[in-house]
Amino acid sequence: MYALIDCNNFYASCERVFNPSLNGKPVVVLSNNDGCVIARSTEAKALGIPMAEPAYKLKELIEKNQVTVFSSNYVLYGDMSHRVMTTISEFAPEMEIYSIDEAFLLLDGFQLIDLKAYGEKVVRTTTRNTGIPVSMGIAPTKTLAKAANRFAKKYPNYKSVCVIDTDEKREKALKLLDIGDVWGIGRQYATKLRYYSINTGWDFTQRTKSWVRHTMGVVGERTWLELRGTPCVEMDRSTSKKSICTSRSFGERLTELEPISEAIANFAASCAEKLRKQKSLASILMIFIHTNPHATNQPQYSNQKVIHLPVATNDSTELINFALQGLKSIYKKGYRYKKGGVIVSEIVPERPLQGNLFDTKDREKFNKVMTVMDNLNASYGKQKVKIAAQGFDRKWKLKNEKLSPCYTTKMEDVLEIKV
DNA sequence: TCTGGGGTCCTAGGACCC
DNA sequence: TCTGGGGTCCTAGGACCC
Repeated sequence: MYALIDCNNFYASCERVFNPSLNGKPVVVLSNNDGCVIARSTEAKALGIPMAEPAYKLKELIEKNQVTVFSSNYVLYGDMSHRVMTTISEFAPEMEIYSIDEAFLLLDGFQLIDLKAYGEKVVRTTTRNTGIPVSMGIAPTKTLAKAANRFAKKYPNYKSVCVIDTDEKREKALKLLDIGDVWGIGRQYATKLRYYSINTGWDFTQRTKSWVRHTMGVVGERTWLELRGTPCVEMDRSTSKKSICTSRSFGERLTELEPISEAIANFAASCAEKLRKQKSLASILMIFIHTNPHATNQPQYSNQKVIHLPVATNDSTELINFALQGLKSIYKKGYRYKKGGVIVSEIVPERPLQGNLFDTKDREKFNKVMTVMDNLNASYGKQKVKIAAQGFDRKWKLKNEKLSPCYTTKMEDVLEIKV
């Protein structure tokens, strides 16, 4: 059996842990740059505030109903997530962290255990230890566990835990599960399936395997099998990412090469840090910039540059260098740039290092510099030491006017974000 | 004025190899 | 009439997830 544990309204719940006066009141959290709504408390949902709605469209509704609004505070959410995951990991031999607020547990050897009682204990303990309310779905496949989790959240009678462990329960659940709410079926497929009168998870399972394969490929076939109780999506045991991206909308539109360079240098440095953290190297770097696609009355430009690195690396100076070269090759004057980013891929473990015969760089030496820099920043706060190209102007920095304090981490982190 | 950021996997088609 | 067969790699795009 698999369990899926999911934090309820995660970001909104994190904010409330440190603002208990907001319990029972509508709270929303905005995306970076205070752009869209990305989390809503139950009360905010009840007001009809939709997910992913641009904040400026909601101004009236927010004022009228005294909704408390927060900028997203990923330092806080990341730390709270870590607390939740640590608590959950005590309850099963194997855990897969699926997202910042979700984890799968593999319940091998639980044949004799009362799963409902077990689930309730996990939920109770996690909420007590962290202050974050969670829900749990338990079923023979991940896709069914996802469905069970939905029901655990939706119907208070389940007391936050729903178990699908018989065919009768499976049938009953799938008949109530909207096709668009099935894990793995997004908007495109939902529309297509509805056209064929498939409106629930159950309808979908009644089609033939070959029809599903033909209409939706192997991915759809896996979903079909999973809904019928045959597990095909295994626990993901990989420890390192296959690609790493740092990208941002700029706080204000940028037109000149210089501030954009500064931003790109910071994105590259961030990718390098993430690589070092997971002890790996990247062989490919991609940089991109584009104007605001929503501003249809303005000239549009979007471009990217892929750079094959001579030797796989996680060195900030090297990645910044290549990223800035790439930027120069695609930057064009006369546009108002809105967003840029750096993506590294073709990621390999740090050791053993595959060298290049013609490599002239003293990698050992640069490695030591990076280690010292990481250590200093770990002790004294983020970005205390950085590469000069990252600059100090920060014209590109995001807007986040409603940021909460980083209650659980160092003050430096707060300062870093407020600069 | 104003619309996020970070991932994964699969497929089709083209270029190229023998 | 009639023009092989088998493979790899790369890229772009599309679908999905949170």
